[in-house]
Amino acid sequence: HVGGARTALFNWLFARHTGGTLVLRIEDTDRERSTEAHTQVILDGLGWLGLDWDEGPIFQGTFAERHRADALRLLAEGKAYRDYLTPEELTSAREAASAAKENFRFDRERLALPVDELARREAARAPYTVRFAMPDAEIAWDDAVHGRISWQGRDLDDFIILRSDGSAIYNLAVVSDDAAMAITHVIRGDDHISNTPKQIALYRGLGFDVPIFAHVPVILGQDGKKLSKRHGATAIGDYQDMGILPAAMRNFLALLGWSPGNDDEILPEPELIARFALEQIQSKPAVFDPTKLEWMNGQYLSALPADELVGPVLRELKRLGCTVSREAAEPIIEVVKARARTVTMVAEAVRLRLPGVEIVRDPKGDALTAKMGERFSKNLALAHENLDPIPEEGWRATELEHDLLALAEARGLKLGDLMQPIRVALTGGTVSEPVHELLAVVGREESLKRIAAAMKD
RNA sequence: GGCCCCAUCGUCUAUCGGUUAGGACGCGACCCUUUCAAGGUCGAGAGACGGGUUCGAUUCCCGUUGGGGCUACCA
Repeated sequence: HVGGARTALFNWLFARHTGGTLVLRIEDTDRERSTEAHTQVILDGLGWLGLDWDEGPIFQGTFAERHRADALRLLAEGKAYRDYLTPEELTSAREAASAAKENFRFDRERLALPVDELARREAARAPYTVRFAMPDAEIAWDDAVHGRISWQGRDLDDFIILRSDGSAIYNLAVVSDDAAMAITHVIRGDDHISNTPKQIALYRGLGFDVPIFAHVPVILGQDGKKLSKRHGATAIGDYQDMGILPAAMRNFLALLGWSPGNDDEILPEPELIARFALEQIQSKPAVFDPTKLEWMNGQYLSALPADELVGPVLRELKRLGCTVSREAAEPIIEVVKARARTVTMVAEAVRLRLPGVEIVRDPKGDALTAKMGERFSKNLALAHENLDPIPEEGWRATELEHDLLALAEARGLKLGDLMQPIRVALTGGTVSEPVHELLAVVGREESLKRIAAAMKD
């Protein structure tokens, strides 16, 4: 989704800026929830965004043995202990605490089993989890985006590091892997801040170097709540489908929570890489604004040469069930792209300018015909009458413009009253490139046909 | 509830103690003697509140309020 994509982008920009090595690690320690389809979505999203990595994808599950060994070492060194409490006992302890309006926190003294009971369960080889013995000390770090963050060990649980089936929990797996992979910088979502002190305690307990952390704030929906499904398009594939260009998406996402430090907004990839810095990441959450994304996409669209746009547009056209040649599409794209905000809009505009397409009038087109009444078909007839004699060779934008201007002047017509009906006849709507260009792009025969058809309305 | 994070126009942001608080999206007006969702010009629009520190606070400190996150044998 969008938040994950931005986090990935920040990691990528940081790695490329510093010349570091970007590692893609799929954290799949929860075997029930992670599926191949899941990771494929992630890989597709990164690929579309144009983000690559230097190592991986590495699947965390591969290293289950090492995770376990690290946990066992903690156990052997007395920094962790076995907990024979059953899930049921734990839940009831939790419920009792909440009934008494107390804060529940796993307390190794209070929840300790009586010695004989402990001995009994040990002897019976009862299942147990392994808990990390959280030291009662301050745990602090200098976060690259938030500055110093500090926690008290006593506010933290003796959290589980090994499940009763012997598998490692996320927090341990991450620390074990970070050390094994010599990770220097961890750039991740804000929602991991509360995991960080636990992980730091683990790094220390295991004798590992603690990496530098940068916690980037979450992305919010328009209502100020964390961006989620109910906000509509949140998957990055959704934006691909909407006709957003990867470059525009990158640029937009980069600016969501990060700033180059001045007013620059259109920042192509090399610029993004050159200027990216963790220190410029905003510490407050940002609201995702789809309208601004579309604006930015429009900027990229207008700046992109038609021949580079033709590929994506043709793909979109194909999806609409419409096959066109590059040669036919390119000149249309050229004339239409400045006004569009998405590839989808460009494709639709191209389709509308192809021969034999049924023209359906949109609400604004309808409003115009209603407003003009009789004059609508009258002016169309006039246009047809004057356009019809123009030979194929003369059917070019500059000549057409000249002819139309002359016609309007000769008849004392306001330009809009002559042009706008033609535009509606040709596209069904009231928005397009200048009418003479539109006529040229649609072509003589098709244009005259559409005008004639609209005259009857 | 506890712990942690956060707070400049509606939104994204600039400002690293001294500015008429700047830009962008969106919005409004006007211009481009042809529409426009293109382009141009202009306009409305912000430092949550209360205390300090300081010659001077949007900026530093504390509190209040308001948001958000975490509080699992999830990641």
